[in-house]
Order: sequence, then structure tokens, then C-alpha cells
Amino acid sequence: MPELPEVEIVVRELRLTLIGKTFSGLNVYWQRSFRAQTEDTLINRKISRITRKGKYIILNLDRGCLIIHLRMTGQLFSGESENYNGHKHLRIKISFKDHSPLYFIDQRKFGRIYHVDDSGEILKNVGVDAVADELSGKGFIALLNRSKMAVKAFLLCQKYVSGMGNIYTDECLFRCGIHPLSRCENIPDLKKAELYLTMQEILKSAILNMGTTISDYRDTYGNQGQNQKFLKIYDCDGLPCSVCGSIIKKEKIAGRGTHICPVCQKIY
DNA sequence: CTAATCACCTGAAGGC
DNA sequence: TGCCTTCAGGTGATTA
Repeated sequence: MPELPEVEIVVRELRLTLIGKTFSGLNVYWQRSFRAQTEDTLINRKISRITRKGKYIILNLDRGCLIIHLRMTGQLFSGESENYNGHKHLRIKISFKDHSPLYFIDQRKFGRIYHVDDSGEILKNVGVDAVADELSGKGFIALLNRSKMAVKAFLLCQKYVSGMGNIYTDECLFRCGIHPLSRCENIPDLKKAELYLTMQEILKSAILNMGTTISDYRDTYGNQGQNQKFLKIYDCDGLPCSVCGSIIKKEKIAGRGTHICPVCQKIY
């Protein structure tokens, strides 16, 4: 469910509510949602800093860190707006010394919370964040030049660039007129640069719109995002393309439902 | 190296 | 109503 913009919203909110808090309790209702890869206990650890890499949320503690991935249906709720005790999909409840809770709700049970000494092992195969300052246009083009993958598979694969998911990948490729099956190395340099700029713009404006809510995504207060109102291709199959009027089709590419304008998007 | 398929899970939607 | 299939914002392992 959540891709980079949705995770970024969650991270920004968690910074406001969790920094400086000290753990006092942990209840795990679905064992596989929680992985302790350290001898240390969470109790009495204090949250010092909260960061993000791709779709991973990293709570840095005074010792070790807690890494959270929401996968498809994971949600973090601060409990400020509602009490989620006894919720059907409550997998983990974290309590703090000030008695405030953090709920991890996850219908499909794919999400994970890891307690580790160091984030290195979990993040070792996660590439540079798609909106990080370290990823320049030149750097992005260099990564594409080295890949023979279909561009959709490349963007979905998190090891080169991280944070892109199915929605934003379809949106970026449509806006650039690039067919998702295009081989990265075959895309003209000008188009590669355009893809970089489009990716920055689409992800950043989705953050300004508080993320995309198709069905499950909510921020930590339970609010929906607004970005779904601005999607031009995702979930638009059967509708006319906003640029040329052709009917948008949907097919399976890179293992995912993929939305394409058959006229606007060119295969390279 | 790239691609395809399954596995992990629950629930909503559509066909018959 | 009910049963069956397919699909869903993700990713990791395994197999061609």
C-alpha cells in the first residue's frame, strides 16, 4: 500500500509525536510481525531521531533502532484520535512511559517491525532514496545506463533507487511517454533526464497532497491522503487518456497490474 | 543478469 | 445466497 510519499507523511508525523519518548511496553498479537534481532530489550530505550530510506521507517534509539516496513496494508496510529485496543487487525501495540500508545494495524500481516542493533543488515539491499539529495539526475541516468531491465521492473526493484511503488511508477512513466517494457539502457538520454525530473515532481507533489489513498492508506491520525484525485493513469483503465483520448488499458507487467496509454507511451 | 512464479495473508468484488 | 476466482500501494526466495 504505502509508497515513498505515504511513508514520508507517516515519518513526519511520528517525528512530532514520538521523539524523546521512552518505551514502557510491547504487546505482540501476531508473532511474525515483530522480529527482534538483538539481545537488547526495547523497554527503557528512548527515541532520538526518526529517518526514512525508501519505504523503511527508522526509529533511532539511544541504543539500537526499530525499523518498520508497512508493506501492503500496514498502518501506524498514534492513538491520539482513537483507541485501537481489540481492533481485529491489531498486530503490535507499543506503549511509552508517558502512557501514550503506538498501534501497528495490518490486515494482511505482511508488514514488519524489526528491533536491531544496527540498521545495516536490513537496509543492505536498499538503494538510494528516490527524493534524496544524494540522487542527482546524473546519478539516476548512470544507474539506468547500467541496467538491461524493463524500466518498470527497474523502478519497482528497490536495490538501485528506493521508494517507488506501483502507483507512482505508472504515473511517472505515463507522464514521460515511456512504455513500462522499455529497456532502461535504450531510453534516450533526454528521456532519462525527463524521467528523473518527473519522478521528483510526482513524489514531492504527492507528499504535499498527504499521500494517495486508494483503499487502506491512512496517516497516523487516521486521515486519508488527497493525491488520488490527481492520478492520471493509475486506476484509470477503461477511461480516455487525458492527453490523447485513447482508452487506457491495463495489463500485467513486471508481475503487477500496469496502466498504459497505448498511444502516448513509446517502447524504447 | 533478467524474468517469471510462488509464498506470505485477508478481504472485497465479480462471475455464475 | 453462495461458491469460486481474481485482485490488491510489497518484497523475498526460488527457479528457468
